[in-house]
Amino acid sequence: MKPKSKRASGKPTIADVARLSGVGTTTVSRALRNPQGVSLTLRKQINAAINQLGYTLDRNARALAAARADTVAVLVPSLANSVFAEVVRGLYVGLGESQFQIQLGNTHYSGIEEERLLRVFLSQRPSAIVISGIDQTPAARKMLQDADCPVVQIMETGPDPIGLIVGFSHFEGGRTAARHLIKSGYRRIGFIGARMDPRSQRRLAGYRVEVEAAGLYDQRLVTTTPAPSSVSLGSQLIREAFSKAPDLDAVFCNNDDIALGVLFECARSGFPVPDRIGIMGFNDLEMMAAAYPSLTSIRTPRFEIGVRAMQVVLSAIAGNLEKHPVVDLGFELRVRESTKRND
Amino acid sequence: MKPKSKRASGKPTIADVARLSGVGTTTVSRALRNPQGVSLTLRKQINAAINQLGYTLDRNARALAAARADTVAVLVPSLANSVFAEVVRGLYVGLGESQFQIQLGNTHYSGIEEERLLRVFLSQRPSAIVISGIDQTPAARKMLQDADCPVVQIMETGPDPIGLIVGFSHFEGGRTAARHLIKSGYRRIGFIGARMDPRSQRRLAGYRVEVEAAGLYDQRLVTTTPAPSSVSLGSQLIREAFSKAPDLDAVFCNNDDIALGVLFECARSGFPVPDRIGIMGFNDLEMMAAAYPSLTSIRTPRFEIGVRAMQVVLSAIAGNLEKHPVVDLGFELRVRESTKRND
DNA sequence: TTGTACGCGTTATCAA
DNA sequence: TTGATAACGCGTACAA
Repeated sequence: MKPKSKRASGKPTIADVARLSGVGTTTVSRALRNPQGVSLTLRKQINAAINQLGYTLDRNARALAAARADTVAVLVPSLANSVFAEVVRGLYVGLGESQFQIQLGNTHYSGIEEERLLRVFLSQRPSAIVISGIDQTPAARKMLQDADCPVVQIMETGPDPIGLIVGFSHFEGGRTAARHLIKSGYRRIGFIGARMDPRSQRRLAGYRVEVEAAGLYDQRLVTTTPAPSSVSLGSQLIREAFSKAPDLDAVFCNNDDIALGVLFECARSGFPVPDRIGIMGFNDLEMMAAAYPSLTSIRTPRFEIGVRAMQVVLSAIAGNLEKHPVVDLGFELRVRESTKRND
Repeated sequence: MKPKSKRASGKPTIADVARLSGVGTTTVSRALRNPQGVSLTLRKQINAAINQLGYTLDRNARALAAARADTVAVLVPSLANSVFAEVVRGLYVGLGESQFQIQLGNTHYSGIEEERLLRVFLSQRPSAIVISGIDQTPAARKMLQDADCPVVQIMETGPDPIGLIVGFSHFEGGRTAARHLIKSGYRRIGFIGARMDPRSQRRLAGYRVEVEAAGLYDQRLVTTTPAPSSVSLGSQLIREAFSKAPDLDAVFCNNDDIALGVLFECARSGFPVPDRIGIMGFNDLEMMAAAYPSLTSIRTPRFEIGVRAMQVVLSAIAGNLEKHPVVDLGFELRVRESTKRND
């Protein structure tokens, strides 16, 4: 069969559809983007022509003409970390039936890489940008300020948002965790952390403030590493912690993977949980409730942050300006067996 | 400060750069894409002009003119599932310093959604497509065949690849698992599975073939659900399994989350592992080795699949045609405490 | 090695 | 409600 159009590319264009359906290109374009703006009769003719020709829209041409891609750029520090996987899931859910597409970028916890990705993404003229955290490099911050589209920072709250911000306070999360352990009667309360990105640092700061206030702070109780967190790393770090402070009687873990590793190691070493040692994590991944003994954690609104951030994005794209640029979604202490002493 | 260019958009274009640096637009374009093709002198002038103007490339215009976006479309069934998170990580690593960008799509294990996303992605004229599994709908398969770019299926091997394929045999994985449990002396060997996507089905089929060959098959030993897998679901399913077959003495779990849930439930119920019941999972996530007791699993080359798939993609884009369209990366049995009987 | 002229497929403007 | 026409910013012959 011969090509129906004379175009070089072979693919039918909006002009072919217009010709076949006997209307102008503008009308076809309109029928595609805003069907209500075109009479039912023409719409039918146009749709018939589209089907007959097998026409598909070229989004690159659209983006060029509209000076804007139907894209929301999303920058997260990790995809392997299930915390961010859930944020991303929330973002997709928040998208709903909207026409926008998510352009995902993984910064690998690197400010430099974030900057590079931002440059690439910006060159696509996205309709909005969602970026994780509040610790962008000065250059990245400037790019975001100059970007002529809405910018939403997520995962944290902070005093100086670039545009909008949806998250919660990691500092307060750390305080709440420490307070819980103190109230539960533990006295030698350690902190174990891997990765130690800015958010982990703030959780540690919260822990420290609270433990110091109780007169219980001891630097030997804190064990951290910049290495990426994992379950086996948790096992390793608790051993380290015990060697520095043999009388350790509770640990607040940076995140749930670490906490799980601690739990396994305690089981292996015959350290009863929660009586010999209390364990709690951070984020409250699904497994925490299923573990034996079940693990105390701080539930963070990861999914909700995604959903809400995307709602805020869509609203901003639509031109609505939010009254409250900072949305604090909070967190929740989930007390379970691993910190319930029986004494 | 007044705009340096007369363009409507305000943003400087390649023409502005050309004017300021006293060269033609072609030369600027060339300096951007293939610096070696331009003399050092001009390159310096051009770079100076770019910096002075704050010029940034418009990728939409580039994609339109080139009739192709520098994009690799990637379709996975889930991002929350850490198996696919690792595949995606591998894809990024395989990308290396290349100019291409990954456009990620989440099909949520739905063929319909896969079809929809494919249509959207195709309208962006990607340079290549990476898609999970071999069970596309007929319509999706046709779109892939008609796409004028390389197509790589991942995660499985199969007899009838659309283009190239990088994966391993889930059927053989299931057989290997069952064989290991039989050899380890277990006799009432169950299968526990959640989600039961096509790959899980094939693992189950492999298990069944092997267990039947040993004369040990019993339909009451198989417990599955279409629900998404999770640790707590593992705990729930093993209870179900025991109620159907109280003499169950080993389980091959569909995946590692389920296996972990089984482990916790056995600990809670006081069922010694591996003596009363053997447990093994599938995929060999990092936590399996750290668990107590450590958990036997089948290590699948998730990360490697990603890396290799992207290598194959880049090679195909460069015009090299592979000799072997099917790349089988295999898998590996990892025997640990949870299936080492002490009798 | 460098430059000119044109085309890519769509949308925005403005008039009808 | 509809349509003609001019951008949109870059790549690619082809020529120099």
